[in-house]
Amino acid sequence: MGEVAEKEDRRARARLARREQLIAATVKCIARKGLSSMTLSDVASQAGLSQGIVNLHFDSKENLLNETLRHVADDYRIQFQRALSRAEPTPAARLQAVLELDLKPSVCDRNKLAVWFAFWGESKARPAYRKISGEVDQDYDNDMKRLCADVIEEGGYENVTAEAATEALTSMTYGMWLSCLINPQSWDRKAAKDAIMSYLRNVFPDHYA
Amino acid sequence: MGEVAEKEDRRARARLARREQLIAATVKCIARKGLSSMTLSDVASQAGLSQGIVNLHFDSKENLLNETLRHVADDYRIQFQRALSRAEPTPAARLQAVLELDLKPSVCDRNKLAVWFAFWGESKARPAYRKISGEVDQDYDNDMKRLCADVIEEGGYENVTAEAATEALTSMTYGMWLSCLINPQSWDRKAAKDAIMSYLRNVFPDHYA
DNA sequence: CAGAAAAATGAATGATTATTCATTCAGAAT
DNA sequence: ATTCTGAATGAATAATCATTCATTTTTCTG
Repeated sequence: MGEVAEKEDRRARARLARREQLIAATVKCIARKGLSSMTLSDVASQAGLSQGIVNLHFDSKENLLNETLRHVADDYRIQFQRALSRAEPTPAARLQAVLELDLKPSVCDRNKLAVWFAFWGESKARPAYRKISGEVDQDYDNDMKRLCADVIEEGGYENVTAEAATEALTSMTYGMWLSCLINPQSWDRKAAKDAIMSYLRNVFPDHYA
Repeated sequence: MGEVAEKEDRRARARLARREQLIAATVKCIARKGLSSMTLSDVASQAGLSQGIVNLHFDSKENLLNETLRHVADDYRIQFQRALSRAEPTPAARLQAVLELDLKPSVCDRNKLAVWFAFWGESKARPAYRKISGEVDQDYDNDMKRLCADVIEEGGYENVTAEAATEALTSMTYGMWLSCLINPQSWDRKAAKDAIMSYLRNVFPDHYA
């Protein structure tokens, strides 16, 4: 690699780092003030930088928000894939791994959840948001459906369909995220996990007894 | 009742009607544009009235939003009580009635859901919102817990605690609302109901077989 | 019907805030 | 050391929007 290329690399890396810094500041601001009262000044000062900085790096507020949502979505996708690949390679273990991930502090974190819900709350109004979060939702749903179908086939369960189990589990997860976001003091990670495990034990007794 | 009082009544009723008209317009605007880009002009023209009308009736935008959330919350509370009182007076039937209500079009309606999620998305930032929606959430949770506990006691179930069942069912409901809001085309009311009923059959087999 | 009171209007105001841009700064190239 | 380049600043600008208020319209009263 030539020196010129290396310099350009360094520039590019610094640029990227600044963008991520601004996105992190945006996440904090959305959590603190909500989408509707968050201003670009808030973001700049949260990042310890000056007024014009966001437009310099992101051109517009709209674009900053899109990139922020994309960043949070990618972050989740990566954790999801990692959880899947680290789990024992049985459908039951993989299913459990995904459900546990969704309650881990690295996912079930009030700042990140605030971002998800802020955008979900506006998704009807903004196709761009719907597109970004829709991709993650879609993949998540497909993977869950396959895992549930595999568990059901393996156990020969006739008490539930893959669709019903998927619907129940994904809905529960979303609902728990909401509780975590809006009732932080009373919400209890362990109780949430118990509820999920109780479901699994009742519906797939041979796998989670 | 004297004529004066009657007249004042008429005035008061007209005033109330206009306020409700404006709240209805606000709900539509929140659903269409999201909390963050909804303006008072939008609300006024959605209602077919003029610029200054909102401040005339609600003093401020902030107040309009609070009243709107309160209205949606009261609407839910009323439907909830009605569903409870109409159901057969057994815990199992009452529990099912509540869960079915939550999927009925009169509750699971994209406009109303958009309002709930818009405010939930901002609740961390705005204590006023948290207070209003918190009351409903709290009551809901308490009622569900009692119903689950009664069903469990009646059936002598030992496979699940009232807490876990409540957590599972309320979370599922919230999650289904979210799906209904953000995936309107693929979301399916009947599949959601199936998932809930499947849960009930598996966990409380003697009651929902 | 006249006049008073209330409701509604919509143009004007003021505050907020996204965006622009002339200027400064830091560091790389020559 | 000097010049050049891209990054960053922050004051100025422009747009948006909540709010106000003088005026008009509607409704009620005697």
